[in-house]
Amino acid sequence: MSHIWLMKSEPATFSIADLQESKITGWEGVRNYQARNMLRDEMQVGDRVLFYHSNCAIPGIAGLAEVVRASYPDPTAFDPSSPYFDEKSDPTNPRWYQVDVKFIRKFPHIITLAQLRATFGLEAMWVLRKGNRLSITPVTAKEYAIILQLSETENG
DNA sequence: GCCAACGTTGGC
DNA sequence: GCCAACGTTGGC
Repeated sequence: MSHIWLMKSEPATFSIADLQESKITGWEGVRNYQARNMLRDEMQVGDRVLFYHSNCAIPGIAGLAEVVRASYPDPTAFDPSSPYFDEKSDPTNPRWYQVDVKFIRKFPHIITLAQLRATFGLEAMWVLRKGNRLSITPVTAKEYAIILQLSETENG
């Protein structure tokens, strides 16, 4: 049973254009246990990913990606030169994991957070909940279908 | 830059 | 186990 996810990234750090260029990336730097658990225990090869731009001028869904490698230990946790270094993570018992994600496509227009909030049928989306800070959240098939529809509409 | 919301840490 | 203090996230 495959899943659909929304994954946040700050475009100043890594944007949909960066993913388009690199084609595949290791989704490194997840340092939240709830997000880690979903990433480590539930994400599977073939899962679809909505790529979300956060903490920027126009927050919203920027494109689509796909999980191409299931979870494995996040090497940046063991790299003292990485901003994601965690001295308490033991290589023999890794604390943090990542998956590999592949670019599918960039939407012609960002589906903005404001637009998501205004769309009937998306009221229960995890990312729209007040105070939500999780960088990885599940998306239902219905929500995904609505968002794909939105991505195809003009001036979306 | 502000600040609400949330997660983590650490003293007790 | 409680909870205050602190750090981070992320929209605005």
